[in-house]
Amino acid sequence: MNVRRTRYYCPVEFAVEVIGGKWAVVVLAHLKDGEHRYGELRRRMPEVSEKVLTTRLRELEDADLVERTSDGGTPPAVTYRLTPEAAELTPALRVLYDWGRRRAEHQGIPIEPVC
Amino acid sequence: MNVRRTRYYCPVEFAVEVIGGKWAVVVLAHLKDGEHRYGELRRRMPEVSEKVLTTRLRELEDADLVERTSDGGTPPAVTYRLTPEAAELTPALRVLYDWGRRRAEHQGIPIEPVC
DNA sequence: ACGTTCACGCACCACAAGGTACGTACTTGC
DNA sequence: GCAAGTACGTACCTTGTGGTGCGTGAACGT
Repeated sequence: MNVRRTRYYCPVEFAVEVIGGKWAVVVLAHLKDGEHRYGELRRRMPEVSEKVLTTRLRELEDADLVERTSDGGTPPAVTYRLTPEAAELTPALRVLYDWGRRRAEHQGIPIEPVC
Repeated sequence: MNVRRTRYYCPVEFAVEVIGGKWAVVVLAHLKDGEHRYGELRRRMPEVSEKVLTTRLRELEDADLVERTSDGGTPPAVTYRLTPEAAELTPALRVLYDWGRRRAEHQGIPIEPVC
């Protein structure tokens, strides 16, 4: 994990920098329900490119938020899961999930329930 | 609020898009503790430029997450507060706050407690 | 042979986020 | 006069996020 600055003025500011941006949050939201294979994440997130998905997963791994395990086969079966530390964010992710569902419903935005 | 896409695959994805990025989250985190004047937000967030702070506040207002009131004087006294809908995100912001504090402490990153 | 699967990597690009450096206009105090 | 306060706006620039379009190599199925 590369700390961008050496001091912060707010723990939330630090937290969102550690976690990363939009797709990182969505990845964590999927993994909060249990471990996923790469392909499974890809299917659940059809709007992100493979390049970005891979990059964000690597960053989450580097930040010790995600554990990556591979069976070493060919093709490899790679599995991602939340670290215990990242799992502590689950309550926040649940709030976001419920809030987002209510908001989308209110605005008439359809959400496919594959999350 | 400008919806970027017409359908989503995950409520969390939609939520983080509505809320916006890093500085928007930090603004919400400050406002969860009560209304703030513009200058107060600026002092609590010394690492963000006025331009970006103003822009993000406008976006949060447009997304109906923040209410802006002005006394119309010169110079104006402008106050920002969370909308009831945004206030529902408070539990998530609290989780982020505590998580960020613990993580920073663990990594030896100093955080000035002005948040 | 080709196509599909798996989980990536590389080259290149567009645009949003975020920054700097000014500016606005009024009021108050030195 | 200038400086400071208030809360912004404008022009221009840099960097990060996210994208497209390829490619890898092994195994399996048609």
